Amino acid sequence: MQPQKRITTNGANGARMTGEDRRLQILRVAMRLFSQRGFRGTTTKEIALAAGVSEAMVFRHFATKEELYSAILDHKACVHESLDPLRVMAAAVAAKDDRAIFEGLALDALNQQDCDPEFHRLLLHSALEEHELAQMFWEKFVKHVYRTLKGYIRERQREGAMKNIDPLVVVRAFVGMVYHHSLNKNLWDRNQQLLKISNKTAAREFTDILLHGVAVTTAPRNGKGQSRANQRRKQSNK
Amino acid sequence: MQPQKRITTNGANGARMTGEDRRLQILRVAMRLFSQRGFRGTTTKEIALAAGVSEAMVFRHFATKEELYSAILDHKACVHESLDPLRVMAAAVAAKDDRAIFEGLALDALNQQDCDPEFHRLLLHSALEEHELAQMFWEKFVKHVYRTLKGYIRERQREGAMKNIDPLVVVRAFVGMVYHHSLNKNLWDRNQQLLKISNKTAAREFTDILLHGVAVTTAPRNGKGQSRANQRRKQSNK
DNA sequence: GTCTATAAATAGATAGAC
DNA sequence: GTCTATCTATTTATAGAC
Repeated sequence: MQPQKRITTNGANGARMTGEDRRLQILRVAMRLFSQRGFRGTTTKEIALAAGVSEAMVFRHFATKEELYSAILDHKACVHESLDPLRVMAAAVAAKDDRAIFEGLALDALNQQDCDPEFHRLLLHSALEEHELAQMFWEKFVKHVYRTLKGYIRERQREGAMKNIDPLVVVRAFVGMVYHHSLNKNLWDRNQQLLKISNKTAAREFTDILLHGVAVTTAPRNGKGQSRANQRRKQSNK
Repeated sequence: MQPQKRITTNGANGARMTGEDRRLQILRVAMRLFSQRGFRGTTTKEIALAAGVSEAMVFRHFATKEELYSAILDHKACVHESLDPLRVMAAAVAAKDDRAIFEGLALDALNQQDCDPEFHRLLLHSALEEHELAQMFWEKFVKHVYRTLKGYIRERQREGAMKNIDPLVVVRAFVGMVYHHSLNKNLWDRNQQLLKISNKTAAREFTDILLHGVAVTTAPRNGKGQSRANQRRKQSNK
């Protein structure tokens, strides 16, 4: 796409790069291109050009294009799996400070995606292309987050601190707000953002909506249907 | 991918299809494949094979692959733009029945995506590939929804029926819950769904969370930080 | 309208010189 | 380790027979 000239990129001191450095460099460049254009949409020639090496070099470091792709996804997935969202919030969990927990989780997730938007796109691409590693990430990371949060919410419900909604619905609602906000920033708005707020503010507001609700709780004026849901609601825990 | 044999597909009566019918058939097949594999990931050969025609026929109906892609996105975008979400809910809007409005919108959106998951994927693919028509859809459809909902929420806030949160945050939160739920069903869970609930239930629960909140409002037991946000909150309307 | 056959361009991958 | 040159398979697109 870009009329990008091939630049022979050497190490910082101008010397030839070592094999390992070169490998990492190719990996990084490929990561960027794959996240922009997807697997099929990126040619090995483009990768070589952008990395400032010949195409043959790419194939010296990675036997096939598929192997290069897998190496990237593996690498990324590992990094993301390693950070357990609730472990970081251990203090807040112990104190049952719901606000601190959800606000902290949201802020972490938003910051994470901001400093690594590539991964978000890479994951979407590979999910759409139904690459097995996307499924792996889902199994290992997403399911874990859901399970952990579900457990915590159920506990709070038993203690009478939260309404008896299906905990999974609560998790999905919250993750939905946060993730969708990231997705929008990353995928659509980009330059002309529809909603410009800091991650801190977003995390606070989303948490507030989840925990407290939009409705004025002291004297709900829009009576219509406001209470119907509670009458209809059934206990969905087992 | 599939070892799909080419089948010469004729019209219902066994006769040769007309040009227009054939064109539509190719369009539909291409739509499915593009939504599964993206633009670059789909070959004209695959399209021809799946449609049961020769590759040359595809190029008779559509001069280039790009033209075929555009025809699909155009077609789809038109359909989706045509349905104005708030027009359908006119009665509920007039009655200021917040629950009916949001629940109705959510249900519509969820059902819409269920009976046309292809479009969702197609849109994601073209957004990732930064196709101009994805941007067009965004401008015409999404922005419109945001603007309309924002206006309604602001009105309700002025009337004292809702808390003074930035209306756009409220919209994003709600759209996030609904859209993300659809995305998960479509992209990840598929078979082994993490959260199996009917669209009706989902719409009701999300609306309930948005309007009422998860926290027990009569006597909030998790006091920590629950009120901090309100003290800190500033009027964000202009 | 539909086909077979094929041209033209581009993709991934390799050989061998330096 | 890196390059140029090249090979092969695939992909888009066209020609011309039926």
